[in-house]
Amino acid sequence: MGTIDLQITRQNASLRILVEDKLRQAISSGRFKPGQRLVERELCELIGVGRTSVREALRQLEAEGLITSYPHRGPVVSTISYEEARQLYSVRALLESFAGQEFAENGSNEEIVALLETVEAFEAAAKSGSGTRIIEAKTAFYDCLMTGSKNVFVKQMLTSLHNRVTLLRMTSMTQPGRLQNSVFEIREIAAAIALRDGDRAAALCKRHIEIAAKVALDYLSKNPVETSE
Amino acid sequence: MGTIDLQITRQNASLRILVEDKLRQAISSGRFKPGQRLVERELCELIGVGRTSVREALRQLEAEGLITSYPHRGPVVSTISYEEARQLYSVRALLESFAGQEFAENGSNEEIVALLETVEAFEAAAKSGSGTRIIEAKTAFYDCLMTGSKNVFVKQMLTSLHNRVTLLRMTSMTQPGRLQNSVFEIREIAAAIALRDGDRAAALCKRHIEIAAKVALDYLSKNPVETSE
DNA sequence: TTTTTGCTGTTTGCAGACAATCGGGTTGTC
DNA sequence: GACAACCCGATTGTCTGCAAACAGCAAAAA
Repeated sequence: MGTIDLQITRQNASLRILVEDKLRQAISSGRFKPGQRLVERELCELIGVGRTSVREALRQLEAEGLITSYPHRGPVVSTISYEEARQLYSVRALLESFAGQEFAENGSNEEIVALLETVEAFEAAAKSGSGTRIIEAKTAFYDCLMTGSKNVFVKQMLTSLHNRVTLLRMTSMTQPGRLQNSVFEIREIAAAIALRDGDRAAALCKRHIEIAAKVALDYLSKNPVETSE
Repeated sequence: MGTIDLQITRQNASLRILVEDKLRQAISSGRFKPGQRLVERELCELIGVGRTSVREALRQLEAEGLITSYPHRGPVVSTISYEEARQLYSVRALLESFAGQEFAENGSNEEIVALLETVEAFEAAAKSGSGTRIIEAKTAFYDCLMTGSKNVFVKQMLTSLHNRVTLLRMTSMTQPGRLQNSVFEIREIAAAIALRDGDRAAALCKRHIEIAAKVALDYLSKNPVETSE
């Protein structure tokens, strides 16, 4: 009897949240390209909600850095320069290595088991070759990693950074051979965590991101991000 | 005395931003205590703006973590538990030591000069004993430190963390003798940066925050944060 | 050609309205 | 008196119309 209301509480996600997710998804998927203007009225009829919900959702995305608002010209999807990308990967390396270390030193055994499972799922997804499955699996891995770090602030910040990486419209994994290396690196990270070797886990995380950064930045310097107009 | 028209014509800051700042300030200053409910209508007539502006400002503050919204009950000034405070100081140590290291290794000479000036201002403020001057000077120091780190993401994140620290309603500097030590530590940090000794700067920053964390957490475990009702 | 002027699309902000929902008090029953 | 069901006021969530301000642009004027 008491379990039925779960479905009901599910639906109490306010409209604003739904709009947020829709927009986030639209940006991540590339439907909205960096630089593109987001006209309020268009979004309203596109999503089918009133201005209030749209505007509040936009404020949220702006706070996350996914969009940038110019006074009296409205929001545009954020662009990210080469230099900013470099800085982004730099902090990401710092925070993820911290998360890895904390996980190794403070994570519960259950969390380690869960982490290993996400690694296996990631390997399977990589073999399958399905892009969406790979992204899902990688997201699950990071989610697990951040949760195990037992630091809500780190989790928040890393989530925000991950979202912004998608603005680059290129995961380092689209590079040939990169995916295989990525699988290997992640397996190593999980192994170090399972062995409770915090320093090694941190070093591996750092290295993992640094490699991804190098690939992404190299690509970026050759193929500038395609912006809308 | 022809300055009057400046105030009116210069509304380049949108109303929403002004409301944000007002609320942020009200929370930081303790006018709104953690746990206190923020009723929309009250805020509207208190600040003298419409609901639109208030609501959008609230969304922004929510994204920053300064307030927490419960569905159909509205926003509440965030409370921060002992465990969260510990996590907060933990990330702060990580990010600030990173900032210190980057500053030492990549900061310009002009920025170093500016940093040293903020240190002197801080010392002067400490001697004066004026609470507001001390806070201002410390803010200026951190602002300089973050800018010199040449990483907008770090700056953003640290600013957010600093804002949230004020929710604890207690700067570690209210403890006897702590202010003097703080002055000394900051002088050491700046000195290390001026000498371009990145590792030492990082270590000193880390230590500085860890001490502040210890003081704050000890205080917190004895005097729980006073919340409104 | 250059500057001024005015138009248009858009954001920004306000006010009012309505439904949904929550919390608390009241009522009714046992 | 205790307890459940119920109702009501307060508040949020959402929509819509309206007015003002502004940016960009094109046409008009110098």
